[in-house]
Amino acid sequence: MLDKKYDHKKTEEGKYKKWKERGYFKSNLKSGKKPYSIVIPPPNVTGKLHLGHAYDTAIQDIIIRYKRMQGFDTLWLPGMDHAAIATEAKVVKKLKDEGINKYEYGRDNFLKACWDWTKEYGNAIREQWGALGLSLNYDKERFTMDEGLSKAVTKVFVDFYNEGLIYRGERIINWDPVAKTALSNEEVIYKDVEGAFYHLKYVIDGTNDYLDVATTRPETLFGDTAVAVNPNDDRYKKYVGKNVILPIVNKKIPIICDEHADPDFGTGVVKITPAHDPNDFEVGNRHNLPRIVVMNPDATMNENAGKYEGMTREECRKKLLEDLKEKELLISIEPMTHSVGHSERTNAMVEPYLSKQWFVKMRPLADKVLENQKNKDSKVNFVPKRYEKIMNHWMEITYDWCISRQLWWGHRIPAWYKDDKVYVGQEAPKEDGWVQDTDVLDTWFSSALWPFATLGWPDNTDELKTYFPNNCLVTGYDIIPFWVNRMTFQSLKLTGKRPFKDCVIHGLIRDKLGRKFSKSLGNGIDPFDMIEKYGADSLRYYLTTDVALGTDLRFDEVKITSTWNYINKIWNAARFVLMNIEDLKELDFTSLKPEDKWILTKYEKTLKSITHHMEKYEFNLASSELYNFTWNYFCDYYIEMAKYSFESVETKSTLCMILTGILKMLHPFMPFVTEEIYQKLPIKDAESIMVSSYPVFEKKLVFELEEEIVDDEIEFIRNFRNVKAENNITKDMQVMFDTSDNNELIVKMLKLENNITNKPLGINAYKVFSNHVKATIYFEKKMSQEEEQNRKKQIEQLKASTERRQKLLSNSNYVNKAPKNVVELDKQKLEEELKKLKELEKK
RNA sequence: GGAUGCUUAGCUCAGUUGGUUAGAGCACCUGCCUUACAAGCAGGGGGUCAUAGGUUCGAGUCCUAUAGCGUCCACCA
Repeated sequence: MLDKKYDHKKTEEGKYKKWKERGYFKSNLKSGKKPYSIVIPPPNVTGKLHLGHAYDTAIQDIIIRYKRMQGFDTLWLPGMDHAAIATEAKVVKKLKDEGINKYEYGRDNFLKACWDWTKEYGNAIREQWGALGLSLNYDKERFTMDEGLSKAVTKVFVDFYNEGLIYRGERIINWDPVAKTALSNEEVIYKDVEGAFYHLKYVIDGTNDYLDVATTRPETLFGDTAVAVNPNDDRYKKYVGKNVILPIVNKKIPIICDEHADPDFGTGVVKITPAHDPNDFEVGNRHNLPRIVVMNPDATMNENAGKYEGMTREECRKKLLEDLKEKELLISIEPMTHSVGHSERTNAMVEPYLSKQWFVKMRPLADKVLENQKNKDSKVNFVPKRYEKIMNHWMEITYDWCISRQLWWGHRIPAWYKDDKVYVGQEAPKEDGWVQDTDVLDTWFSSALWPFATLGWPDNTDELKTYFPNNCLVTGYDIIPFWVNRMTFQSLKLTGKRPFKDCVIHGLIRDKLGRKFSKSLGNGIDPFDMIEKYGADSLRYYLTTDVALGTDLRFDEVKITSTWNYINKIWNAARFVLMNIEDLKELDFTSLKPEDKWILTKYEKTLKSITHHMEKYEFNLASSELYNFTWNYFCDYYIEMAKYSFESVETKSTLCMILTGILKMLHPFMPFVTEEIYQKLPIKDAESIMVSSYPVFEKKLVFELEEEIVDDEIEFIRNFRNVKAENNITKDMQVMFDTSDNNELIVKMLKLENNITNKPLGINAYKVFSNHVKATIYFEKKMSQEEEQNRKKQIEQLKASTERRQKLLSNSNYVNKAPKNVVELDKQKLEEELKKLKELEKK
């Protein structure tokens, strides 16, 4: 017997452990079942999981549980990401708090601290997965820096290097001066900043003339090696070939022509700083200009800045402007907003910086993806479809990926240097004197291999053969550039196949006001607080059913409460059903009552539709249909009806079957409570609902006629109650049925035993017409003026409606072109409306 | 500048391929402790589906334009 009230803590306790121990989470490639695989987006080992993780993984668990119940050999592969820069930052901070400096501590000690950290947070994450009820196959758990993954990473690096797809070069990269490492373009976030256009006087050598050079970054002038004007800019043609005197530095630099200078932007004169701006770098290449780096790795000015050496960028700018003003070289300051790159991790202002780094040559890899996406049998199918464009666009505009990071935590670059020689290989060179590159790889370089390297690639293992490509991948749209795109090109390049068939994209979780969660706003929600308060079932159900896939979700705790209420409703319905079917030995459907057939029909139709939605990842639609069926049909009507026929074994069987079906359809969404109730069923098909089989649509349990009949009876019941409530009637009402059959259910449900008349009564009457119920309700109540007005209003509405319908039905275009059933329905409706109208007018 | 999404009830959102009178939850109003559930039951009010055109027998749904909000990408000397 179930308790009187649903208790989420009691319900969820111990179940996960039991499932895990019984091996339900495991895949088995020898089972002979059809495989179905998902790899988890590996969370960073940096800390606690947040609501976004809960959302993302709950979706995956729904899919996996659904497929498992459908009889697939399911593999949901867990794992975590070493998250190079993010984890390194955390460990650096932790050590700092203990008074330890990373560099003094040394590489080996530091890495050990990172591994300890990983172990600690890894365990915490596993515990959180358990609290969420995720059916992950822990036997196959991987880590992006485990032996196998590391082997794969090195192999890819070496092979790409040998193929010319990876190269080392001096380029302008995005430099994070706080983390002191290079970043990829994707790791830079542009924000609008209030700045200024500083107009500086670059005096033309040997004259009193000058060029007005506008810049937002005056402090980089120490790195200027030219000023450029557009070749078609007549204003400046006469100066081309001459030199200007670089202010403060008092050095001559040439005035050159380059298309890069836009005559319509600023003054049309642009200073060229090849070591601190990607465009200027290109200009410098075209004109063979020297490259002068003016900053240190921590973004303080270096020796090339003369007396400004040692100042920060900001200090230098301030002082420099003062000096320029004093020397009358500052023409004006024009305020302007411009967007400035910030590091995704440290939020530091990114410095475009000339530096020697490793790059992946993207063009050939991206082209392969673009080509493959044209083939509908081998492309990655995005759900919702529109996200495919995001990937394609990225593939079109992407440029070379900077993969080296000046960090310690990560896959160390397998390159060794000796004098000016470079060696790249799986192992260190045998001879002495070679020094390995100290840098590590971008964390996304390893996660890009996740879907196949976790299954054994580069070895052609049975796992790889069975579970690759993965059936789907679930992630947020914000991760598409970082991860989805990179997995896709790496997979196509390395395995010749797409990484996954479907890519299911969900939105971001925001706060109630639509803002992103952030530490500074203090609006964060800990999913585990929610689990504590409402249970994992409530949280999961709410997150996965509130909005359509791909759209952002505004988190609202009130909605979890209503989910909890829903579960409590199910709990109580189950409690009641179980109380009444305890003695049921086997299902018997030999002589079903109309209401049994009615609910079975509704059930089968619901099941069919839900299965359809589940296949299309439409969890919000699946769940709302099930909600409607469970609450509005099963609880509100069928259970009420069943109260009058508990002696019938068919009714008990129907209750049992439908309760079981509801639990099974609900199980992927709310695994714990469904298991709890399932265990109490008198008849069940498995030792756990997790491994029971998903219901299958049965046409023989669809009874169209009974469905119509009982629908009509319910319609009558509602009408009756409505009349009673609207007229404020507390006394008995009389009902006269036009036909004597099929009224049993109505009589019972409305408790009409003593209120049936067989002759018209001279009091207020309300007629009900439908195909299966024709009756008149009599009630003693004078119509007030207000009610009389209502009646008139109703007549008006009906008249308008019938007129519209008559007009429609006399339109031959409509009658000929519209589907027959639509026209037929209209005809029927019209007939009913006309009858109703006649009745109303009679009064 | 390019792309993309949104605009539907007081709030948060659904709305499959165009097809009865546009739905849900929460909130609101009325009446009920009816022995599964008062975190419940019964009943009710509330929407010109952003705006303007168009296609169609028929448009919340398709097309075009406009407005507001949001997001992504690119550029920004």
